[in-house]
Amino acid sequence: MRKTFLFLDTIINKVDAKGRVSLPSDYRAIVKELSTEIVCYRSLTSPCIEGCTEDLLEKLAADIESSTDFFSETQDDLTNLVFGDAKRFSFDSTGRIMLTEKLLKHAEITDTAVFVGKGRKFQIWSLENWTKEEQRLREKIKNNRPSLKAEGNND
Amino acid sequence: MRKTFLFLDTIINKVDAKGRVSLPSDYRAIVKELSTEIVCYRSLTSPCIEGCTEDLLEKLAADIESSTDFFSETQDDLTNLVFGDAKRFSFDSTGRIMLTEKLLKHAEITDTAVFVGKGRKFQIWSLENWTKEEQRLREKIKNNRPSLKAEGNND
DNA sequence: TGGTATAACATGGTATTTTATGGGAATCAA
DNA sequence: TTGATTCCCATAAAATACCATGTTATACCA
Repeated sequence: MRKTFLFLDTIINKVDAKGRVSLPSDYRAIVKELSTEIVCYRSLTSPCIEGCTEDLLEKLAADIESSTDFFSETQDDLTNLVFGDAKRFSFDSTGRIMLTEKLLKHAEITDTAVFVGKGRKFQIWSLENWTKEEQRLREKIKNNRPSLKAEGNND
Repeated sequence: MRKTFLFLDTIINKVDAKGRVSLPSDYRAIVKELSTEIVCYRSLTSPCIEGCTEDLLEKLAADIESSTDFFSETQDDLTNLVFGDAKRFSFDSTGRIMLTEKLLKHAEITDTAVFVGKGRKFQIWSLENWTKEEQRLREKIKNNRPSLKAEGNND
C-alpha cells in the first residue's frame, strides 16, 4: 500500500477534435490506487481548470459539516460554487477524459492542455496562459522567497 | 522506526545519451529503507537540480494544507511552484534514473553529473558549475566564518 | 602485510512494455 | 436521422526493464 499520493510535474498533452485528452499516467495511477474518480471545476481565481480526487472533495465536505469557524462565510460561499461547478470525469481504456465545452472555454484551451501538479490538486492550463503564469510565479519568488517549513534551511 | 538518514558526500557519475545516470548507491539505500521515491526539481536559486525523498514533499503538502486554507492565494502560488516542477524518479534494477531534458538544461548538464549531499536533500550539478560553486562557498567561509550553534569545527 | 578472490557498482547496449494519440465502429439520446 | 459520446483497434514514440561487461571497492587468506 502506497503512502504518498501527490499530483506532480507539468505535462503537456494534446486535445483532439472530439475534446479528448490523455490524463497523465501518473495521475491515473493515483486514481486507480485510491479507487476514486477525478473531479474538475473552473478555477475561481485563474483562467484554468482545477481538478482533484473525489476523495478530497468529500474531505472538504466533511470538514465543513464538523466545524463552523474553520471556514469563514466567504469560504463557505466559495465552496458552494465549487461543488456546484464540479463534474466527475472517468477515463476510458486508453486513459483519456473528455473535458466539457464550459471548462475548455474558461481555460481558453483549444488544442493543447498543460497539466500542472499541485500536490493534492492539479490544474489544466492552455499553453499560453501557463507560460505567463509560470513566469509570474518565478518573478514573485525572486523578489520574495517563501520559507517552506518542511524544506529546512539551506545556504 | 525512523533510522537517521542523510544524503552525504560528493559523487561524480556519467550521464549517457538518453539522460540516464546512476543514482549513488548510498542514496539508493535511503530510498529503499524509507520505501519512498526520489523527487527532483529545478533549484529556485541555483543552476542545479535539487532532489529529496517523496516523503519530504508529502510532509510539505500536509504542512501547507494545515497552515493555510483550501482557497488561499499563498497556498496556490506555493503549490504551483513546488509540486508543478517536481517529478518522481524511480530507478531500474541497475540503479539508474532518467533525468528529463528540462532538468538537465536548467543545470547545464551534458555528460557528467555531480551529486552533492545536503542532508535531507541533495543537488545535482554540472562539473563546471559545481567547481565554481564549491570555490565560491569556500571563499565565502574564509571571509566570514559562520557561527554554528552546534559548535561545528572546520579544519 | 601483500596478494588474490569476490562482490558491488557504473555504464553501454538491447528488448520489452507503456503511453499518447489518431481513426473508426458501436451505442445512445434528442 | 443526426450529433454526440463511448468503446475498440492501430501505431509511433517514449519510458522502462533486462542483460553483458569492465572497473572499482571489499573481503578473505596466507
